[in-house]
Amino acid sequence: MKKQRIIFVGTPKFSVPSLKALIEDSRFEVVAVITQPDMPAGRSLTLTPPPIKILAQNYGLQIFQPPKISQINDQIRELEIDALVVVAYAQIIPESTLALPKFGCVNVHGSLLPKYRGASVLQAPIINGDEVTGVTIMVMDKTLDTGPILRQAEYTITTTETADSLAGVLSNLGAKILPDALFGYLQGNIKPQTQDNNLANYVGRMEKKDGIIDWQSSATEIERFIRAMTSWPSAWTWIKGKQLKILEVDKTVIEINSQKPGKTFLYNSCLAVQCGTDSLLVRRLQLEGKKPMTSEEFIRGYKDFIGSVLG
RNA sequence: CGCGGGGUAGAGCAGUUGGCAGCUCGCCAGGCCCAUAACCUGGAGGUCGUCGGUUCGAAUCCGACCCCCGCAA
Repeated sequence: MKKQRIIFVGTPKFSVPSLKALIEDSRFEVVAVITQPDMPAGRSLTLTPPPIKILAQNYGLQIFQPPKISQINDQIRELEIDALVVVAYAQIIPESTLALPKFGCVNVHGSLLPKYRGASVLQAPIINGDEVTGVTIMVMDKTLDTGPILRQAEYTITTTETADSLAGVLSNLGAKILPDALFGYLQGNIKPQTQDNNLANYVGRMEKKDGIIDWQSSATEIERFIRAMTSWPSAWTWIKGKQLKILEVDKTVIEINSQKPGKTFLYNSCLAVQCGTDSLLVRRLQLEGKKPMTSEEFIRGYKDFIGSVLG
């Protein structure tokens, strides 16, 4: 049987399992991989290839790294592909490119559409305290994350879930259901289901400043927020002009409301912070320029920390 | 040469007009106690990141290098 010709489009670690799944599936032939150009990264700003490029190189696949994907529309057209598969490319695919493959473009989305559309779909369910999230395989259309759905898989969010752990779980879950969903679609066996736009929310791209903790929020909300911001951008606050990351707090809030929000105090010899409602016990934190450490270690070295107000 | 913080006891930190190396915790021993992660007493544990320079004398001043971290991506 003739293999389905596809081009894979993706960039970060999240897309790696999906590309691997397609490469190892004999029903498909990955004829090329499109990813972002190498970007300066790390403290020396060394030019670093995206994870997808490294994987593609290991398999000897043809690689394109255009600044804008539409710049290689001609090359894509010449490859005469059945479908383009997009997983976390970090760039909007313009209509001109979407129109090129015979059967269009299929996307692996890291949440259950239509609830969360946009960039920070891993963080949103954790922040909101959702019980379930998942992945969606969908056919792309001209607007972001609005195309008809092929398949979905659910995942129950744990009480210690972080955006990082979700990324690991969902990238594998997506890779697991992608091949069958894609093949079924290309064979005409799966009919794309239109999304209900009334249930949709758009969540924008996360920035460093989005990790700033609002101590007016309730302890419950902040605890979820901290997990959602892990490991980037991290939930953080200000202390004497320096950034202080709150890496981990006890998930059990304590019902103390006698302090000013953001104020630190000791509770059973543990570092606690007053929130808008109730208080949190801090487990691990990191001052800028320093390594992550437990709150016990931190307090030992920074004597006047207790009693100060964060934020 | 992207910007910035830092490397001092097992851990977290203090320590610059250069002059015997400190604090909190941990650890070991002993004591108190019905008992204890509490308390008391005593103790071990450091080539102050590395190399070189200045000096009678350097954790501290100068130079080079190594390593860690934040920002940025």
